[in-house]
Amino acid sequence: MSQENKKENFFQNVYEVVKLIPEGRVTSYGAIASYLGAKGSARMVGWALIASHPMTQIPAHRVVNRVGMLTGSQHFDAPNAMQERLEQEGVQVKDNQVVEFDKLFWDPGKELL
DNA sequence: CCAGTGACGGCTA
DNA sequence: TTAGCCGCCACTG
Repeated sequence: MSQENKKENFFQNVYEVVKLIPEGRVTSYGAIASYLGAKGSARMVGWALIASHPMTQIPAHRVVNRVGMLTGSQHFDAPNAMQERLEQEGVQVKDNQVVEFDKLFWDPGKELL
């Protein structure tokens, strides 16, 4: 098994988890990273989401940082696409920040376990 | 090959 | 409590 293959596996893992996020719910990069065993490497999760751009099936808009801030909104087609999408699903967003993030937080290592 | 950057997170002052 | 620094890992210049 080459290391390149392992990297691909990690990316696929991220996509699988993100696709499992229920509507109206959100999670953080660190939570996904920890669930995948890449604890501490939340940046890799973010990089995987960037690579998920061509994959519109991936609800990357449901993934935010640990404070619930839509830091990745700038990477979408439009700077407000992420916020619009979240509000469309019932997630209230204020100033690029998820409202009641603590209640809407979805932990893969807890819900999927 | 070396240095800088980035959809982050945790620790220390 | 709030603000700032360092650490992870991969990619670009």
